[in-house]
Amino acid sequence: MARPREFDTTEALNQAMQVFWSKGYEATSLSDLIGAMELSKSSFYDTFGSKHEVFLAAIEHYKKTITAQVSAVSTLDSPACKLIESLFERVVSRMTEEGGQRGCFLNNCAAEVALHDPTAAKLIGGGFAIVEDTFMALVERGQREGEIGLDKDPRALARYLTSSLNGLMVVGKTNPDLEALSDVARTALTVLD
Amino acid sequence: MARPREFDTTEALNQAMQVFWSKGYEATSLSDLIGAMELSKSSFYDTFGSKHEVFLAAIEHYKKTITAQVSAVSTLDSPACKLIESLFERVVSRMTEEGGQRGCFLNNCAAEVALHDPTAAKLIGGGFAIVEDTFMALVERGQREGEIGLDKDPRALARYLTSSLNGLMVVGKTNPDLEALSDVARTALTVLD
DNA sequence: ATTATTATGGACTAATTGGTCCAAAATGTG
DNA sequence: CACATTTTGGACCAATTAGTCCATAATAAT
Repeated sequence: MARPREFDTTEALNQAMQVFWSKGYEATSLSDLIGAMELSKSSFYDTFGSKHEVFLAAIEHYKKTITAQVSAVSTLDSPACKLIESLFERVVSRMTEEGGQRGCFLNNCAAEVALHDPTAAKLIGGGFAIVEDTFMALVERGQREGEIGLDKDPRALARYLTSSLNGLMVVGKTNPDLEALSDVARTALTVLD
Repeated sequence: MARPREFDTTEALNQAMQVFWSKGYEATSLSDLIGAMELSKSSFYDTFGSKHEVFLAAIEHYKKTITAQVSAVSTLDSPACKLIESLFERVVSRMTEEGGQRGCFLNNCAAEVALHDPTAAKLIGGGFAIVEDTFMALVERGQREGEIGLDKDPRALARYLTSSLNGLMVVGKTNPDLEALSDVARTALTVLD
């Protein structure tokens, strides 16, 4: 009753995540899922339990991917401000490119399910915390290296940057305009000066 | 086949909006809607056509309410910066109060349906534009009255403020913490100095 | 009171939902 | 080859979905 030995659970979760990301939780049907994950209905329920459990697992999977990405960025030894800047730039360019309007998976999930799904809400909040912590580490590094004033509160700044990045992706969903989003990013980053 | 003479269409749309706001589009069923709107299924379809049409109408209704609110604020003759500030404060306190985690209706809609519902996306974008225009008018007033430096681009600032406000509401959904959101708001508003 | 209009309950679709179950097929393993 | 373990397709389920339709009921106008 278990999955076949060569079956890649991680890849299946990745596919599930993609579907949830594109269609949202409610709009994703079981057939969508088993289609994308390439397994039978029986195996689906056997391995993952239920649609909701796969959803939660997909959120966790997303968190793993951003953790990886984000730690890759922050280990670079460019100046901290440059790294923060390039993070914003990356988001702007992704949002404005063809078909890049899915935004942030956590963000979408927060909007759709947070209010009625406390379990998911907790996972999502944890995801935001990862981003926030990364920003905070970068800010502190920037302070140590003299780029960012010591008068600034790193935690507050990190919270602000996390929020800003999310705002960018929300407005980008309905108005993926390079100039508009660049305005937002540029202005947002002035607080670092 | 039309609605009864005393029937309040606006109020019905308001109720529909509340349901969509709380549950999201997909998770809202027809019975939810006719329950909240207090009309029969037949009248529902007769008057409004379909679930989707009511959804679009609900978005329009929301835009009307924010237009009203926002124009009420900006006609006050307090200093422009104070008005912007109090707008952010209001959002922070709403997000942190018991049961205030619904966030912004447009924001939620953008996240859930924008990608697959271009019609809705356009309406939502229009809603963001209302907010943006209000902010821009306030910024320009602030510049005229000498509170805000003339070196700043009002459009860019307005875009930024709109985005910031949305970011605030996204992260507030999973972490409705007064201190955290105040950090965000306070930091965001430093760009006005 | 009669008539015309308007609204409603509820029966009715057809499709889809998430989920269960099992007999058959595929896959090791000895 | 035989045996046990896995995996699967697909039948099946009950509930729910959005949406249609009509005969009845309420209302308004004359």
